[in-house]
Amino acid sequence: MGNSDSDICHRNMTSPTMFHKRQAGKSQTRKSQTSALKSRVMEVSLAHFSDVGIEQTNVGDILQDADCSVGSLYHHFGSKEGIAEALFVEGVDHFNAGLLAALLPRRTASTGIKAMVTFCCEWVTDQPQLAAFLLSREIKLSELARLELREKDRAFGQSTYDWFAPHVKSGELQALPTALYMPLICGPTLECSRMWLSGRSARSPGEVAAILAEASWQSVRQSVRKS
Amino acid sequence: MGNSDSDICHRNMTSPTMFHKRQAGKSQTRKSQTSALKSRVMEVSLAHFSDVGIEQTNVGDILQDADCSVGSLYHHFGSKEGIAEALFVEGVDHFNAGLLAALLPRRTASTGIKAMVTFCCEWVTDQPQLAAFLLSREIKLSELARLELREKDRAFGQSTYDWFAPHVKSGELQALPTALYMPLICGPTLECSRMWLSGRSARSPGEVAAILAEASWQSVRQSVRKS
DNA sequence: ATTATTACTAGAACAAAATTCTAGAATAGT
DNA sequence: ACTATTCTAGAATTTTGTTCTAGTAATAAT
Repeated sequence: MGNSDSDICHRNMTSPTMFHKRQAGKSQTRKSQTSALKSRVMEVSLAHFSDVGIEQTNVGDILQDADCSVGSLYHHFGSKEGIAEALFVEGVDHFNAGLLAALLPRRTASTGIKAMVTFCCEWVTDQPQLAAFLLSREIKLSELARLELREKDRAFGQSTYDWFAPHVKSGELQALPTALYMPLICGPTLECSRMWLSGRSARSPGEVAAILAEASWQSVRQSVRKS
Repeated sequence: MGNSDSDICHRNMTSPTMFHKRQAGKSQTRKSQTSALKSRVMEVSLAHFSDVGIEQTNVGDILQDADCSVGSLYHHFGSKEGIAEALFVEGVDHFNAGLLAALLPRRTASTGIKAMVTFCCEWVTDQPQLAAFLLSREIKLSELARLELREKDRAFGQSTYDWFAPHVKSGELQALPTALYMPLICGPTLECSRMWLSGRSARSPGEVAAILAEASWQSVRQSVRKS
């Protein structure tokens, strides 16, 4: 409809790129144009994905909103799922890095655990779109990406465990199966996030961060109670 | 390619149902045949959905595996999402009912909370496919179903809150924003479930139910500590 | 008992959307 | 300058979900 230039002439004319329609900035390097295109596609896709989901998003809309051609998109991402995959990997990286940066400098078990929860709450509240996308596991990862993520996950788990271990030894933290720390510490927050992001709860994780941090800390600290 | 029977003859011949190909059991009532078909479709769909996701599942496969015709499927479910919706609503109902049945008979805060967590763990471990499907929120619900669920959610929240209230008053449970109880109690378990279901953790929720129950209880009980 | 209505089944036809394909342009490497 | 490679473009194709028409079994109405 809007393509006013394709009305009469070249119907079956197979003549792409007459002059590079989308050149916009006159003399940027090709490299920077390309990377700009890729970010544009990812940004636009994230908006759509987190809004209506991957399936409901159609490639045509992405193409239009990112001012990208079919060829370019499939050259760079391979498929619609490919875009989702790129977003997913990037998002997980970003989140994990942030979480570690919040945790590692802390010296006591209590402040470390609480810092994790707090970071988690703020991260979700600060970038709800990305959070919604990451938390809505509708992504079918390629085998390659799956392995890549698995490895990153392992490394991340190792790093956190290295931090935990001394505190377990000193008796501040409970000794638990390794796989349980993350769920206990971040599970409640993530569940809150899901509820907030899907509109089932009005309170953002950011608003209840302090309560969640305290509660999660109670759930993993070494219990020595009066009663 | 494979359609060996459509090579030469009936090209535009429009003659469905020559004799009722799929009658199988000789004289079941139509009703029972129909309901059997519906369950077959739902069962098969669940297997596919939980395996590769809704988007990746294609209707053709469901049709084939459930030995169902296009017409029947769309008559009964309206669309692919319609199947997912039916599965989702049924699953949530089942889960909520079970959770309430586990909670309501308990007389103390501690046993109630732990019963919830334990039920949750067992439910996920017992029906991993359904759990995986429910936990992977890729379902685009119709407005109707959305309202129906919202109402059920409200009723469920009310029931649990009615149970919690006295224990909060008596000082056994912390007074928290209503929306936080479920995340704190079930969040860690659900997170564990996701990890187990997606193969990121080897230990099933069932195996760690006792630990999770205790930890979740610690996170919501009224804290009166020595130190 | 016959007819009318309804619920259901069937698969060809259709439409929409994702992806492939062919070809040309920009850039890097030699 | 020339060759290889990466990137862009959009038409053409394929795939896949859904609609449509036509038929059959069961039930209700007359």
